Amino acid sequence: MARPGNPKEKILATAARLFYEQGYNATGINQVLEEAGVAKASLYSHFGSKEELGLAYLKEARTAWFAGITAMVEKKKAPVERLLAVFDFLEQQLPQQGFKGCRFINMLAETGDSQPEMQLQVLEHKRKLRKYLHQLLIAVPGQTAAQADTVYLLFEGAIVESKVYRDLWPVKTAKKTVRLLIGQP
Amino acid sequence: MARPGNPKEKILATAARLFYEQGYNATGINQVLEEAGVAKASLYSHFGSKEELGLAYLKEARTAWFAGITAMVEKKKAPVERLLAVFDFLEQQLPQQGFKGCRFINMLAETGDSQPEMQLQVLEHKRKLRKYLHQLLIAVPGQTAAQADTVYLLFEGAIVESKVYRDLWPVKTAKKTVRLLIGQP
DNA sequence: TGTATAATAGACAAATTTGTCTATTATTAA
DNA sequence: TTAATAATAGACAAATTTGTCTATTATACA
Repeated sequence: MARPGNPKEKILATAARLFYEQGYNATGINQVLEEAGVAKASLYSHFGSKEELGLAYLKEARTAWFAGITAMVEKKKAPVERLLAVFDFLEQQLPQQGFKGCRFINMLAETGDSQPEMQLQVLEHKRKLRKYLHQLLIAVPGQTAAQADTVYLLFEGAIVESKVYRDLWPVKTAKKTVRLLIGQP
Repeated sequence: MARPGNPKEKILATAARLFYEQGYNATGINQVLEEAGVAKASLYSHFGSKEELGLAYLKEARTAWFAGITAMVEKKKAPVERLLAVFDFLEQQLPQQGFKGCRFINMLAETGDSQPEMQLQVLEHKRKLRKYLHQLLIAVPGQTAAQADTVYLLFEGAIVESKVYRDLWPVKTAKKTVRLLIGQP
């Protein structure tokens, strides 16, 4: 069960996988430790508590997620193509077995008002995404900020619904609508 | 702690409240029983297991939710107003303290592939909603089914994001976009 | 080499989880 | 009234939860 990397990395990587696959509340510390092949004391010395581990998971997930989407966007040069590439990113994610939707939305559904730091992490992730989409939109000649939030809502709807239906149609529909909105044939 | 109704109703009503407020996994059977003021054996004789109770919760939630949204829609006569009224329904829900987004999306985030019946309940709810919005749209003179899924995605995005931001702006934006899509001034 | 640090295994605690079972008390219907 | 049914309280089980603590072994550094 030993995995590459030092104990801290092994714990975080295993927790990230299990929190996403099974959910945060449905995943016990013991399973994380067992699958990571790491001692319990290592977890508590590095993270302090399960909640701190959950927060570290969200922080790392944000970094990784934006790295992925920007990599997809930066393949394109034309502003229109760059904007539309965000949906290609979703299209690429979905067919992967074990797709479970957005890590942040999932965490928000599990953690109530008793874990405000979790909620804040989710909010910050979504704010950053909203801002990013806004920037991609206004870089398109002739486009203003007017439709930015619509693009954002379509993107979010596409993530959530592609999970519900386990199908790409929401992503394709959202992309088509955005193309239409910005007057692209 | 006793509540009106027979034990079965009391259990379901209390479970519905707690599952929504705290989440399904975060809510223990014992808390439900305590707050419902009902004996444990009553729960197991009426529902059989926690999962069955969860399924009963989703089924009742679907009925109640559609009763609420159709009541809002049926206040209006003009097809355009009827379509837009679905966003008024969301606007009405959100300011209620304790708004936690969509019960079905939340449950989907908590239950993995190990509970396929839960996932099916969610899927059926969303399929019904998608169909309903489709009908409301094509009832508008000059509208075809072409934009139906876009309306659906905007609606879903509005629910999820109004929870994230704890604000009505996603609902207002979605409504405005739909009005624009159907060429309404 | 010697020493501080890191990591390990695993026992342990205290609480909580779902679910079962028994024995008693209400309620309802014939 | 009698008898079947429904509901109750609560003990109990077996597993699991997060977190702590001890004692031992590796590792890294001076």
